[in-house]
Amino acid sequence: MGACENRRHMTATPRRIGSEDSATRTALLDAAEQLMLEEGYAAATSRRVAARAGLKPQLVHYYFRTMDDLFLALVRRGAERNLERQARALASPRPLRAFWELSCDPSGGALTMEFSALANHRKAIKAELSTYAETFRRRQAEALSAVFERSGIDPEAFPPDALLLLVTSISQILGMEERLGFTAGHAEMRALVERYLDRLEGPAD
Amino acid sequence: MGACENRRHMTATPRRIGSEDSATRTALLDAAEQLMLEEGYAAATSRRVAARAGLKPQLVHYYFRTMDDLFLALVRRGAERNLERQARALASPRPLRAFWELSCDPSGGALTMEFSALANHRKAIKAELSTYAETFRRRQAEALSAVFERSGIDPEAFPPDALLLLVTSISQILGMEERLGFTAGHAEMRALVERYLDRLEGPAD
DNA sequence: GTCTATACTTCGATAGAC
DNA sequence: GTCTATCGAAGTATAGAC
Repeated sequence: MGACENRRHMTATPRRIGSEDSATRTALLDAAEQLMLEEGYAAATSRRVAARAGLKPQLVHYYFRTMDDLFLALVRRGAERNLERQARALASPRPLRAFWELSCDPSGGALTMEFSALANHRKAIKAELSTYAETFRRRQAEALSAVFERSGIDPEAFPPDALLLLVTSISQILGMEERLGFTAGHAEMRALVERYLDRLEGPAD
Repeated sequence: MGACENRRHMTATPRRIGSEDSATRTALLDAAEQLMLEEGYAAATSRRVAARAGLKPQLVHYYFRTMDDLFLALVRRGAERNLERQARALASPRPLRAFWELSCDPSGGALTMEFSALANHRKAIKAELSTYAETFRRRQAEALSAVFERSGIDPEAFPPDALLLLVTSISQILGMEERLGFTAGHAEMRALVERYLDRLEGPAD
């Protein structure tokens, strides 16, 4: 993934950059992720990320030239991981239920929310997030079409994209509100979703 | 970021503080709100807020002792405004539709999201947000119960709290995704909501 | 690959003059 | 009520030694 092979010939002082498979680099990404989850994206500064990883702040700039690059790498790592998890969920015997449970995973939702907030004022992040969102949704839609076909459901009656949007909306907001310590109507909502999933795919194990 | 948190009741020298109905104070709140909407909460620093309002940074600390106090004042002002807007919507002839349209208002959603992100690492904000959320939801539920009674709908069939959560979820996520420039399934979702509202309250004007 | 040292910017916050 | 002046802490980022 050599992004800038020919930098060597650009300036008088070609900055060095750490390799992508370094354990130190991974430790920095892990530390940044933890900080974002615990205290929000504003807490993921070069000094604090390094401190959390037990390293010197300058290493952040050695492995990621700028903080923006670090955030981008974090988005990509998280998205690729979740694409794999989503693929496994959608390939399971009850794809809709598995997708619902994956969407409800609190750790994923919290990070997504932080990145969405970050995207408001970092356009590189915004671009990365929305292209990934498209990929996620497209693969979901493909899987859902297959489910509809197997179940003999008419896609006209409930457009697959709308159903996916609905599931995503509910799980995201449940997560957000619970993080704020606010749970009015949550139990009823979850029960409603369960009933609907039962109707489509049969009861859970 | 915030080095000294809870000094409020410590010292013998009571710092001066500006009055709540000052035009300057309002200008600072407006500037902070603009910055949060345009560039995210991290952009609302004392210096930048003051610059946007054409004032000196020290005035921020004169009117709001700390940045936390400024954010809290901003949450309160926004929440009180929206409580009034919500009251008007819920008192209209078609309360559900009016509530849906209010929830879809893009300006409100963006600010709410910034504050939710802020709440992750400012516990005073988190507390304020969740008590306000409770108030909003309670008043919604009261209005919805009245609608159900008038329409002869059985609240057991669709718990009011869950329905409110559903409307909130959909409108929030639609807004979030649109801000990211991502709109797959949005038109279908809106059409679906419209159909449902028609069934409950009759078609729009 | 990691370190020391450092440059420069911006942050929140306060004291005290006017 | 607003100003000048200032503090110390923390931020991003770079150069160069080891």
